[in-house]
Formats: sequence, C-alpha cells, structure tokens
Amino acid sequence: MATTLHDVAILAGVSIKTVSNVVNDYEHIRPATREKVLKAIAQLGYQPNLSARSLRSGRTGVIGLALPELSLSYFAELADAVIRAAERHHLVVLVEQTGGGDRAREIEMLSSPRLQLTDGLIFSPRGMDQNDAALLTVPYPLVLLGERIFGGPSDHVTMRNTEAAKAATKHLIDAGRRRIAVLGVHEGELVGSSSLRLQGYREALEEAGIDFDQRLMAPVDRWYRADGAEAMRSLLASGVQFDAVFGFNDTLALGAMRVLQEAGLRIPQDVAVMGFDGLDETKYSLPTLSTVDPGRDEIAETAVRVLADRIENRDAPPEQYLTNFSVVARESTATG
Amino acid sequence: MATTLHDVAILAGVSIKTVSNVVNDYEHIRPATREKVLKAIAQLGYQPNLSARSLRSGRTGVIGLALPELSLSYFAELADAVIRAAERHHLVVLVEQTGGGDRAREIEMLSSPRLQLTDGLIFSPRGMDQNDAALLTVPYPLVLLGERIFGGPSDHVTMRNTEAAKAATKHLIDAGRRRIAVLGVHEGELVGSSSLRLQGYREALEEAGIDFDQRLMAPVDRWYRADGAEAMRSLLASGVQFDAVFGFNDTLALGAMRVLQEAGLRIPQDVAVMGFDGLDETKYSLPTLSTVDPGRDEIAETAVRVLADRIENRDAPPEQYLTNFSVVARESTATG
DNA sequence: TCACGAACCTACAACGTTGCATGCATCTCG
DNA sequence: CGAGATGCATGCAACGTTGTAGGTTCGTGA
Repeated sequence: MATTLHDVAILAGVSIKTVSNVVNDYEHIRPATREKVLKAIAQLGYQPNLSARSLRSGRTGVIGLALPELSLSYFAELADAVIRAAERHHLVVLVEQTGGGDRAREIEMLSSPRLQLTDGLIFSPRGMDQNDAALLTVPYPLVLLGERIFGGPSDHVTMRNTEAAKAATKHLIDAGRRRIAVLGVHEGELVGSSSLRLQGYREALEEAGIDFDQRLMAPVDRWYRADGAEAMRSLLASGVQFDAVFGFNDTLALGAMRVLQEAGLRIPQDVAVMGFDGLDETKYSLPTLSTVDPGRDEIAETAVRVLADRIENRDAPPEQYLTNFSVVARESTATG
Repeated sequence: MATTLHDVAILAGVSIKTVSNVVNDYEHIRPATREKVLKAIAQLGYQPNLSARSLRSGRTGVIGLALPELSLSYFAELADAVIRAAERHHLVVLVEQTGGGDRAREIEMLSSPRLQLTDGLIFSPRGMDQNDAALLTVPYPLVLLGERIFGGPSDHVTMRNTEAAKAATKHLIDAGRRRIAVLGVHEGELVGSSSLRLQGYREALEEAGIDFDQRLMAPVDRWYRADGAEAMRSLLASGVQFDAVFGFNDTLALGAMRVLQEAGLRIPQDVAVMGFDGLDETKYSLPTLSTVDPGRDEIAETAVRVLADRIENRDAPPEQYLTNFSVVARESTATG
C-alpha cells in the first residue's frame, strides 16, 4: 500500500540504492539524477518506512521520557520543554508515566520492553532513592533528572538546589524577614531535594546570623497543594511566630497561601511567601508568588543534548550537569 | 549485542520460529518446549526487537497524541488520561506539540513522517477550523478531539458542549443569579466551543425566562488566564451590572476571579463564578471554582478505544462519540 | 593516447521478526 | 485398521531499508 524505495526507483528509472542516497543527502549524485528522483518521490508521496530504517540502522529517532505524572504542573512544563528541545535535535518523545512515586513501577519501567522503540531515556524518578542508584545501570543511554539520586552510573542533569534555596532564603531575609517557616521538610532524609534545600536555607540563616529554630520546620511527606495547606494549618495551630514561609516547591507554597488567607493573614504584609520551581501558575495566583526558577528550559535542553551525545558515544564517562537558577521576586514577598 | 530469537533458539535447541511462537503465545506448544524456551529467554534476557516486529507486522504499538501545548493544564491532564488509557490497551504514546493554535503547523503535523512510527493519531486541533475538515482525510487512523471541526472524515470524540453549558448556566440561575456575564465569546463564530457553549447559555436563559443581554458578553480571542483577567477588567470598566460570571473555560474564570478580588468584590456573595473544564486546579483556588467536568477520563478512554478499533478495522464508517459531563458545585457559586 | 583517480551508480546482503506452507507424529472415529 | 483430523515443530520468504563492495563513466595529467 504505502510506496517504497522500490516504487520510486522504478518510476525514476534508477536503482533503489540511488533513491536511498538521495533521501539521505549523499553528496555524489548528479543534479539531473537527484532531480529525477525527487520528482518521483513527490509524485508518489513517498515517505521512508521508519521501522525498516530503525531495523537496519539500530536507531529509532525516539527518546523516552519517564516521569511521575503529567497532571502535576511541574512535570507537564518539563515535558513541554523536553519535547521542544527534542524537536530541535530531530527526535520525538515517547512519554511514560510512572505514577506518583511508585518505586516498583519505576524500576520495572527501566527494563520495560517498550523502551526497545527508543534510543535512550530521560528519567525523572520520584520513588526510587539513593539506595537504588545501582539499578540505574541499564543497557541503553540514560539521563537522570532530579535530586533523588546522586553519583549514579548515568549522566545527571540537576539544578543547584542548595545555592538556589540559599538565594531564596536570602531574598526573604533581605525583605526584612527573620522568622522563616519551611514547608516540605523530609525528616531524616540525607539526599534529595528536601535536604539539599534545607541546607541552603540553613546556610543563608547562618550568614545572616539568624538562629535556626526547629519549630519553624513543617514536615510533610508529599509535596502537593493539600500537603502545603495541611502543613500551614498545623503551623498556625502550633502558635509559633513567623513572618515568612518558604515552600520547598510552588505547590506547597500555593496551598499554604490559601490557608493563610483563609486565616485572615495578609500576604506579604503579615507573612511573606516564597515558592520554588518557577511554575507558570505562580504568575497568576493572588498575590503572585515569588519563586525560584530552576531553569527548566535549560534542564530540558541539556538533558536532550546530553542524551543525544550519549547515543552517539556510549563510552564517555557519565557527567553531572548543573543548570542556572534565578530568584523571581513577585508580590508575595514585596516590601513596603 | 542484543540477543535475538536466533540466540534463544540455539540455547533452547529449537527453531527460531518456535521461540517466536512462544513469545507470541501461540497455543500449540508442548509445555516442556515452552518451558525450555522460557528458560532460555530468561537466561539471555531476551527482549524482542520492536523495529523488526513492526517492519514485519506493520504495527508499532505506538499511537501519536498531537495537542497544542502541555504547559496548558487542560492538555496536560488530557495527555495524562490518554497515556493511562493507552496503557490499558497495550499502547504507548508519542506526544507532539503543535503550539498555541498554529494552523500551518497543525496541518504540517498531519503529514509528518514522524507519524510513520505510529499506528494512528489522536489529534486535538486549536488552529484548524471547520473549513479545514477536508484536510483530516489522512492515510492512517485518526481520532479527532474537541469542538473545532464537526462532520469531518474521521472518528470524533467530544463532549456535549451545549448541554453542559446549559447545565452550568442553569446552575447559576438556580443559585438565584439573573445577570450572568459570559467570558470567552468568539464573535461571528459558527462552529466551535465558544458558539456551542454560548448556545447552551442562551437556551438556559430562555427556559428561565431571562432576556439575553449583549452587554454581558465579553469577547476574547484566546482563552488564557490573562485574557480572562482582561475581559473582566473591561466588563467592570463598562459599568454593566452583573451578579455572576460564566467563563467558557476554567482558565478564563480563574483570571477573572483574580480581577474581581482585586476590585474588592466578594465571590460568591457579590459575584458567583463558574468555569468549564474541570481542571484539577479549580479544587485549590480561593474560593474553589465551580466548573463543568467534561469527563476527561471518558474522553481519553473513548479516544484510545476508538483509535485501537480503527487500527483493527479501517473500513468502518466514522462515528461521533459524546461523553458525559457533570456540573461540579464549589464555593464560587455557593448560596446562602 | 593511456593510466588513474574521482564521481556516480548499482547489486547484494544483511537487520530480526512473523506469515505461510509444510512435515511429521499422534489421536479419533467409523 | 485405515483415513482423516489435530497437535506440534520447522524452514523459507519477505517486510523496507542501508552498508559495503564493486562497477562504470568521465576528466585529467603524463
């Protein structure tokens, strides 16, 4: 049914291989021949069969993107950026969802036969952790995203969590705040976004000569909006005084804002609020939310570029890439 | 490098075809043989080469999903649902973004060679319109989503726009509102979400014996949050009286809510607000936003099922599928 | 004029899989 | 007990492409 090189070859009166050469921009082809072939291609509406090409060449031109769930804005925006970046590298993206932190499913996904269609994978884990680093030894190019696993066997693209959290905290301190509550602390965690960001927070306090107060820490397992709301409620109930809140992600901060407003507190006059992630949504909340932009486009572009390089050259040693962040000041931390 | 049927066959001491039969669950295989083969497969970690399989069988097990942009929550949530549904049908999803309503890009996408990797496409246009219906005649299975094109040559899954908008309007009327402003009107549009929803609005008014007032219509081209905000500003500036706002999507409604609150109006006491789309986010706004849930999971499941059927049987005539909606009442339209 | 290399084109053999036809052994039933 | 059916396994060919090697033509310099 679909036309093949063979059909084009017959129509153009050349060999199959010559048509293939034209399609692949081989240089030594007489202009007359090329034109003849191109005309036949146009006439028949020929499109190369990518399955056959893959079988022959071992490349599919497809990369996988495995992330928890697209319904979380952070991952949706990440996927958007990755797909755009992939397009610039002439790659298409097959998106897999691993669910909200299901470790077993993530591990299963890493050896899924579905990946056969793929030249490599960009993987953003949410359930696996540092102890699972060895499981990232897979027989295909892999680029790891996020802060759950460091020092694994694959390339890794991540943001400067500690520095960024430090800058965010400093932004609050510069706005005159001294009692800064923190949402999203994972108690006992040694590696991961939470502990890295907490470290940044502490460094900023220390530099400013502010004492760390354990009572300002709001532990939460998950980082959804409901968790931010709940953490804020218990913080308010505890009676501890604070003049600012630093949410370890935007979603936590937005959930907290809602509770603060319901409680009649004014943002930023009574409590300044700072998020983390640079979600699009933070531009539209009331008040608009100050946040840290982790450089999502840069993360996506880097991840795709590194993966594409890795597909070309599997032997190079794995590297870690850090992206640039920026503090975005908005209404929720405005002064005066 | 990767193991093939051939390797497994040698290890198991059977023919290649027998291994293939085991892999494909062919029924007439002696248990002993099957076991021998399975053991060899496990030992070698054999995974079928999907490119070769596709080449031979003409199926890739991949479906395409083309939508404007994942960074819009509506599409992110749709993609999430489609990927989940596809998984149930043993299909994986290749996501393509066509950008925010770029007609030329959408048309180009429909004949992109990238689709060669795909058994069919689920397509949600945003730039193409009714006049482009003929362009949907493509040589592969296609399922159309949305309300921009009706009566095209392909299967079509869409929601009951008019009925849903009518129900939403009735919900506001039942809450005692009579001056219901509308955000998102596309002037002069004959087919599309906007005109269908407007029609539902008018039907509800008529049934309730309320006169239609052109001054309550806020025309906007795009349906982003900023447009909702802008529309609301001009509505307020116009001085026209209203006690409710119906946003033709949630994003418009959320943008409008922000402006209303900045203007010191209370929701729902002064103005009730109703959205449309059932975005996750509407659960978390302040106040929570009443909306119409278009049955996203049902849309996704139907689209995937119809596409899968269409892949099996290309000759059946195209059909239109309508999903069930529900009105979700929340704080923004609460009474009393 | 001839030798030689470059430019251009082609034939052939894979890549790994599955559909089809076929072969052999075993079973079923009149 | 023979004929046909059934269960199980196999070999071959083909899906459409590209890498390799080789063939032909042409231009150039000796």
